[in-house]
Amino acid sequence: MSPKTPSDQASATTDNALASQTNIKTILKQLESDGIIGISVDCVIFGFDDNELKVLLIKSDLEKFDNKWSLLGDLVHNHEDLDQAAYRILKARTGMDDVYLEQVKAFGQVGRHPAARVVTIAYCSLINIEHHKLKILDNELHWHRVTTLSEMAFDHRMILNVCYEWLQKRIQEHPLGFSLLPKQFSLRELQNLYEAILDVKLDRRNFRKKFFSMGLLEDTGELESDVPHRPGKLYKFNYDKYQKKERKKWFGIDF
Amino acid sequence: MSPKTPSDQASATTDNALASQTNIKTILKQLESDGIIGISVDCVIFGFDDNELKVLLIKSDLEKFDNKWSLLGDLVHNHEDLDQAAYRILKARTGMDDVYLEQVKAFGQVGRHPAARVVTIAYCSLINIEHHKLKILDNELHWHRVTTLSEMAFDHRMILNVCYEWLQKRIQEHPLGFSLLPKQFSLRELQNLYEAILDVKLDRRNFRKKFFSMGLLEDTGELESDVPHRPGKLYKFNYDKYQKKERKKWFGIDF
DNA sequence: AAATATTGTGTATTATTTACACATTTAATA
DNA sequence: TATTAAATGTGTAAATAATACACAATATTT
Repeated sequence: MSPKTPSDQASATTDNALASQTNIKTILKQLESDGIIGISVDCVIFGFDDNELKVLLIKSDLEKFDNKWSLLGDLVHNHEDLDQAAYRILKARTGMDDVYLEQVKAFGQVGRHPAARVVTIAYCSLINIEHHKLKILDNELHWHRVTTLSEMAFDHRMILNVCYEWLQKRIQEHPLGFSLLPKQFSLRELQNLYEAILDVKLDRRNFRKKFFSMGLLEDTGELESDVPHRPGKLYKFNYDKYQKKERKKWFGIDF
Repeated sequence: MSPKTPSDQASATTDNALASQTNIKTILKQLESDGIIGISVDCVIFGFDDNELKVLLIKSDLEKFDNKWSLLGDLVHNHEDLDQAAYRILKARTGMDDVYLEQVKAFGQVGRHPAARVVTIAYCSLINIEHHKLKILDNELHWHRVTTLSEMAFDHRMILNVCYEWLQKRIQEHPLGFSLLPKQFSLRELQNLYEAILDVKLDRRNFRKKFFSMGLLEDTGELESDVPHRPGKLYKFNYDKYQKKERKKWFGIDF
């Protein structure tokens, strides 16, 4: 939001390299004269376990980063879309492909990668930890608490923060939270999820009232088991009904 | 949100090209074997005039696009951040550098550029047309109505749509709309702006009540001039007060 | 001086959000 | 089998926010 005045401002009347008129020669010339920029995708994979939001990380083996924790990323292949690259990375690391995945932001600070100029596109992914007990443990792949995280490699700490804030906002206006839960869940589990992600305490009755009033929870008729107290009803989220619901583009101005 | 299963899934146990452990050699090898991907920035520059939302476009001179309209873009230089590239393009094309600018999304479909693989990062910019009567008119730079737009070059129509929807949402929760207005504005102008962007009719009294209740409009003591009727008071937006206002991360779940 | 066009203002109604307490149900325990 | 423990399931009153709606005041033009 704060304006910058780059010193290398191109002449508006003579610059013929603008992308709208870019041809392959121009692109190659530019890349030769100006250096190559790599493109990667980094996946911020969130899970929910033990009433805490977790993120999936590996150990970086760049010397420079001295075994710091790192997001799961890879260079984008020439023949694949960005989304495809993100799904590929997820599949490679977790074995899962039926996951929630959404682009969050591109990060392109000049010095963000020590070895080369690499612009990375951050994707947020939500997976149900119960459904995926990690079997591939390359590079010490592990779940980490989001709130108590030590230093990370690259600018991954910042990327994670941005994605976490994105998630806090997103989960309030889209039903992505259900991707973190089993297909059937109790309202307590759902509330725990929201409380953990948003870091707030919510009133139980009002929370229930709110969700029921949206009319998207379906009573499965089943009950929790293995709880040392009265079991709650299990619900599932009705995606069909959600899809059909008309989206309002007017929420009310407020800032 | 819909899962994909790319056919070129990497082996999780053997793929050593993951970005967390990428070194320059790996990157270059990848680029050599897999081809080069260019990175550009495209600016979606919105303006507000004649009670309509406008967007700044140029004529593409790629033959393939047969003089179709195009966003303002350029390749990202090796030594500049993505934001800097966006500011550079803006400055080059409009001469302005005190503008609102924000990244919206990366677009990386494989076939989106006819000449080469180019991933583009779309930025949204809002400028006050009154303050910038266009003087540089290269490639037929002109303002266009957002609502009645013919076909565009590349995937720019889609990018524009995404940015327009982003704007509709964003303007309701952040005070960026003021960037489209003169420093001093009447409430009628402000309401016209919201009505045009959101494509809704709003109740005048409720609109005023809402904005006054936010406590961010400052009465300048001045009145409109050159209106053929009773002039309205002129206000300015108090950014300082807005900045100091504490942001609530809890808006209320609703979807 | 009259006509025109838009500003500026308040209230009643409805909808939404919030605060709050107790009986019920199951599992565990005595 | 009776008791305890722990969480579920439920409703209402109060406060806040959103909506619908009409008329007098002011500057300009004729």
